[in-house]
Amino acid sequence: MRVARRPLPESDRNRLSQAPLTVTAEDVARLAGVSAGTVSRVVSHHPRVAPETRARVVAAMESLRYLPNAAARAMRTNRTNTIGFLLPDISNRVFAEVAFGVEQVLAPADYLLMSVSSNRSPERECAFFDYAAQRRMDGLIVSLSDETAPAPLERLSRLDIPAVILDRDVAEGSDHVLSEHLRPMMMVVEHLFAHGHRRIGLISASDRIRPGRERVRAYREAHRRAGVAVDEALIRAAIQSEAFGRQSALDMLGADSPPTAIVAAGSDIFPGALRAIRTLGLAIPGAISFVGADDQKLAELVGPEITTVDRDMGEVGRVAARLLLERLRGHDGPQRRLLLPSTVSLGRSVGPPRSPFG
Amino acid sequence: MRVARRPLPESDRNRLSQAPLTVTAEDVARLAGVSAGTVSRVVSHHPRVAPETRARVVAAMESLRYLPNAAARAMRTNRTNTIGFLLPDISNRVFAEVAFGVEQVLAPADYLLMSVSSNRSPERECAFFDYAAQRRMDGLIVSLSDETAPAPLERLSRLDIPAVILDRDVAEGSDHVLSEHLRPMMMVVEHLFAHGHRRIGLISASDRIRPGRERVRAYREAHRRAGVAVDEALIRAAIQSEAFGRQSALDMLGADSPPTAIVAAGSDIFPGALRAIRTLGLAIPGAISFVGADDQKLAELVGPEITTVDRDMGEVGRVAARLLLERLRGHDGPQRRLLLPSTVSLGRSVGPPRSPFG
DNA sequence: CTGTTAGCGCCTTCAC
DNA sequence: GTGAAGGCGCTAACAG
Repeated sequence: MRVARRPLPESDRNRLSQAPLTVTAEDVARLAGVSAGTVSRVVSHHPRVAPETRARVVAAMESLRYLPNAAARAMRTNRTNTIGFLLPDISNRVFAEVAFGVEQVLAPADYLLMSVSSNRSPERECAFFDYAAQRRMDGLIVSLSDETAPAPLERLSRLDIPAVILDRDVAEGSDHVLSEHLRPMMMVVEHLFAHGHRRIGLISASDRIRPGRERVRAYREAHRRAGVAVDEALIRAAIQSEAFGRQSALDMLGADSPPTAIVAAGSDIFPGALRAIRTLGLAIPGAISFVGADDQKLAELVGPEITTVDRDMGEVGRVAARLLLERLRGHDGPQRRLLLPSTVSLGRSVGPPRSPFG
Repeated sequence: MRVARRPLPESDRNRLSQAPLTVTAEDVARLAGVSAGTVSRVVSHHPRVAPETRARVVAAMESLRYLPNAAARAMRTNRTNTIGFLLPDISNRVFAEVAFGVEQVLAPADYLLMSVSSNRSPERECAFFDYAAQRRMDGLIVSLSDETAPAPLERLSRLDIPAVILDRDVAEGSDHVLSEHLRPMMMVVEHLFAHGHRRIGLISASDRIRPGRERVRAYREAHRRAGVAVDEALIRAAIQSEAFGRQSALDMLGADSPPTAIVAAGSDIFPGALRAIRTLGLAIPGAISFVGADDQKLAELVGPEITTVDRDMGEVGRVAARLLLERLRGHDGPQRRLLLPSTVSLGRSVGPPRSPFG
């Protein structure tokens, strides 16, 4: 039945102009005088289509503004061209930069990135993994908020979707992208030692995530090597939030023997601690030496420029996206673990020690 | 055929344990001894299901870890429970906060938010609208990067998906959420006049988007009312980027008769201009008075605290999401335009005028 | 209250 | 190189 080389019968015309809200491959086929199967072949860039046919179909698609229905396609192919990115907090610049890097790699490969914020809730992480399964996402990039919460990991592991895990030490077969924390944090502590500091406050995430754990470890190791005893009151490792950073700094600086330097090791903790120092009216580095982390932009704008531990979060995203793309393209090797470097960038926020209230 | 009340035959058991990678409603139905239709009714919370049946189905779903296939569902219902959020730049905190507000409202209503960054490219905006159409997104929240680009608007208008447009003056039938710019900017300029400034530099977005246009308008109007002539060299309205903010500030401050105050009216322009001032080593407000915008957090951390025009971006997101939800629930009234207030929050960054290099 | 039926729009053999 | 047919998993309409 090839009626369509002739002009459309009146009835069809009307149907078309009444309800083209959803143009189907069938509609395109009719207009081009081919079958829906051929339209599908053109859309999917199937090689064995006559150039002349292809041209006619393309013209019909354009004149009808045909857009293939993603749901129908997903149902047939079990692929959605969608990658999910689970991140703890969408309003944190660090993750936004990762997302940006991921998109740089994924967009040209014609994948759409779907960023979802868990707000650091394991329940929401579980819900995200269920969504990913229901929606048949093709791949995932995952930043978990707590390595010790078993539920999200269990959900993820039975998901059968390739995933890349960011900066977490978890027993998961997925590929991993890790940031370096030990070396730069040791450098920072040694740098402070070199300036004569012996009472250094450390505020960081808890040991439930890799960055927190590694940073505390580096802090202790640097003390051990320097033969300086660790005062446990100077380590506050718990929540990655501005409020925690602020309160911890206030507590430390208000104690009987306050630190002469503070390391605020986290992108939220950094502004929190900085705010505390401002509140107390302490001059940096006159009254207190200060080192931040993970927000180079903030560090450069604040007066004086703050010494920080920094990493290229865009690169983290790009590397993660590349690993994922390889899997999607069929790479089937063993688990990979990539370690990306961090840098210490010197500002003017470290000076000789002096008791904040001396 | 109700074979399933009996234990599954060996062959079925094997099939189940071999390939339950994708459990279907049929599998659940078999285990629960009902039909797939009933499973569907349970999943969709259809009221007329016997409690006892429902319980059996729920048990089967859980034991099989059944998750309905979103694509199949979307194909039947033409709904996806997905809302798209098009934003110019994902690594900009302002939009991240909007996204956060949107999610606060949408998540409880069981919609998933899909945030996609256009990187301020009209082409990518068009591509997003096509994606939205293909994926049958239920609703959109849209922040366009250029009101004068016709293509994205045209694509959007033929989309037949309810949308809420953020802070743009475009002839589109959609609902709008607008921020107040005129009044707060006039207040800022008058505030600077009151301190004795007569040469005030303004750096803002171009008149191709509402915030830029309104802010320039307010600047001129304030001058007119005060009877102060506008020096066109002191208005730089073009790109919403840190680089533009920085360069504009450097240019102005390096000119023969530099301004005595600068208003950096944009969340990217603000840090850019601030960086320029730091580079030149100018004291705020000693050598130059300074007013920022849209990034209260940065304003508070920088020393000294910066006076800013600010707005509650989370509220923008929440309001937009609520308008959209109402449409999704069938509200069919005329277009709505909501104007949300902005505030001027005083810092210590404005003082008496003094030539920067005097 | 529940089973049956008939597609949603597309892709993919299988013929021709 | 292209048409025809079947079915992906689900829901809605219709019987019963």
